[in-house]
Amino acid sequence: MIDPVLLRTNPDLIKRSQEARGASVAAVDDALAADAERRASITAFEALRAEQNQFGKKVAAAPKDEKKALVAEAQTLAAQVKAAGATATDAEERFAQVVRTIANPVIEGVPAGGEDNFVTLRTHGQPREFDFEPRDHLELGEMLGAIDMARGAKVSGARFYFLRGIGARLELALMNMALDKALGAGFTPLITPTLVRPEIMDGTGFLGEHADEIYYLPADDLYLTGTSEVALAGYHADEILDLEGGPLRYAGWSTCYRREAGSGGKDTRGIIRVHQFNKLEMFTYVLPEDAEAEHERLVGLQEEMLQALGLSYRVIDVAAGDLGSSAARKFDIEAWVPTQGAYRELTSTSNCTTYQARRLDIRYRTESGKTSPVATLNGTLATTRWIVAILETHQQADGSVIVPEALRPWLGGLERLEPIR
RNA sequence: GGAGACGUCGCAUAGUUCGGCCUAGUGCACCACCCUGCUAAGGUGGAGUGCCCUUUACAGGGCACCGUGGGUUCAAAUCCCACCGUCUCCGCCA
Repeated sequence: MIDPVLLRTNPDLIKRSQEARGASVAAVDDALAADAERRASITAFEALRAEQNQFGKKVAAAPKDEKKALVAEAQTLAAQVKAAGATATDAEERFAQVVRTIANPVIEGVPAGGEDNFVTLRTHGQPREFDFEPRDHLELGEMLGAIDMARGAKVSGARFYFLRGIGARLELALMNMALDKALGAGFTPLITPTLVRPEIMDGTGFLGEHADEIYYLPADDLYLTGTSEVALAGYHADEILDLEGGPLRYAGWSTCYRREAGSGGKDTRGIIRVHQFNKLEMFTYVLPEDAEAEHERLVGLQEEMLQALGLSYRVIDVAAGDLGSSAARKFDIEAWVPTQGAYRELTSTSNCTTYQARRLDIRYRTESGKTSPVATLNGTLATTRWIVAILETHQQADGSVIVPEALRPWLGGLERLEPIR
């Protein structure tokens, strides 16, 4: 949720942000009007309610024979209070409804526009040149006995798969490597629930534009999370945090579930885009003034991982229109996928500033003793998809794959993945 | 799945019988000050969260909050309903 005080004091800033995102500018004026109406109706209600409270004391203190007349009088007052209360509640709901459609104001410098308007901040490494015809990750995965799409489809349907043998080990190795990276950087590991209540899913901002991307279990009124970010953000919901000793940093491991509703026909081959995968996610609760520095820190850790794995990549500053409602800025790192001749997203890190924390009611105590929302950030440190770039980048002519040195400790020192057929 | 108990201001508790004297009492912990010659005790005061109004600010006033949401009533921590959570026992599964 946006800051209602900012809405009142600087609506133009929010309008500029909406404009950059290609979102509704009119919503800002609607929200302002709804806010004025809300406050007026609250004031009216509270005045009546105060009167009723006073009257109630009079009734309680009155002698028996006078009570009956006083009660009759109080009844008309009670009716007025009830009506005013209903008006106030309606006005609050209208305001809440409008205000939740407004996205987090983007940070200064975020490129305006849509998906294609990103800015490349830097690139690392060169796309690998091959002196043979490179195989794509699925062909390699099948030769290695690592990926089984056909049986995935038999058991669960399209976009499901089995990781088998070295494939299964590769994923676990990646997760463990990422976990150790996070531990070294002071993160606390968490294995999170993947089913969450509606208010948590809503609080993280995923029930808006992403609603049809999410698996829902009506019998239990629970949502399957598409990232452990949801549980990690909910972890401290309704709490006042002590950030005196620095940010709270968590590394969450979980399986992620996505319906991929809008992506029919896209990336249908292999494990690029699937309904279920694993991810190690970083999540930080930090003072708002430190959020941008923390964001750089997260993207730095991601780059260290990708570099250690010998991947070529670019870091992009995602354009405003492609941010999602909670993020004020987002850096994606895209690794080179040889057989696609393209950079594909392997990580994403978002600075949600105070937007998510405000919805989930996560605060800290300021020096003056007041409470104020914290900032939250998240970022990927490893996912199943990384296997795609690793296999394709390090493949050899015979179909074997050289294991990046940094990954070997988690594979018992294994240096090369050999085809089994 | 069945039966039952419980959920109160940081923690622990009182209050729910019988609705109004609860702007929720007490203890511990906490903060400030006072007193005291001794690693402590005593005294006084303060202290929760959200929102609304007035104000440049300091501050002041008001409303709401007793797990959550509804309901009854002039009036709800207290009565009724639903939900959530915790605990105990039984059953079932591993």
